[in-house]
Amino acid sequence: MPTRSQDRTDRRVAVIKALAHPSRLIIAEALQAGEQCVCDLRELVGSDLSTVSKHLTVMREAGLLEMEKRGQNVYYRLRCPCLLSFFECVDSLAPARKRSDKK
Amino acid sequence: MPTRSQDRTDRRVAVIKALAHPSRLIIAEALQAGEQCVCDLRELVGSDLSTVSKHLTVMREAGLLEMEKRGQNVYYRLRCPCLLSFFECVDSLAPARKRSDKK
DNA sequence: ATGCTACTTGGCGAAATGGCCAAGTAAAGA
DNA sequence: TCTTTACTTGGCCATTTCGCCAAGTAGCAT
Repeated sequence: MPTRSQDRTDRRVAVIKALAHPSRLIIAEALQAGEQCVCDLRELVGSDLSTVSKHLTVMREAGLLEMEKRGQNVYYRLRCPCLLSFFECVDSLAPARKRSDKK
Repeated sequence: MPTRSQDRTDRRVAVIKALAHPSRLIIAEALQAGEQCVCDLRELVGSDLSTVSKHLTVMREAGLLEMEKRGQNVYYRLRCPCLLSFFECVDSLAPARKRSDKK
């Protein structure tokens, strides 16, 4: 059975992994200034739209981002305004993902 | 040619990746309390000594750790006492790795 | 309805990562 | 000297991650 501290470590690792990619880090940095739609982020990172969408899913499932659909656009924003006080943030994110078990 | 901000992003990603693994995160957390030798860390994470050694190499090359050999032991410690103010730290690590190009 | 725009999801090959074992190195001890 | 302890490094295989293309969904416009 997983211990309490393993849970905490796994949660931290999920968040850190969600930042551990150049495109995803650039997205996170961009979103510090405020929400953006996927097509703007696509232009920013320069990858295929499907690739960007998958990066955003990873970040959202880690608890880093939340999304909102308005009109035909989907806007993403940081759930955590911290990044600078990173680990405090990681611990505060607690439960944010649900969609299936992902593991 | 890589831009200045690409360099910064790559450096940040290297540090974040170096923390984006359960064993490495556990090591980083343990080292916040002070330096430890490889065999102690091996016992802590429970993997093969060679595996732990490789994890430590990744962390050291990212600039997170420094090592010192004393007697038959090799001691590792955090170069960055922050982790809590994570990104400030990332930017302050600047040049720490050299050994070949690693990419 | 049809079409367009803005996505998400599935699939698949390519590349990176992680783990162990085995072999090599270096220092301390007998 | 030879042995032991404490690593590091190389190699290889299994798993994960990444990126594209292709196909599917949803809302707006005509």
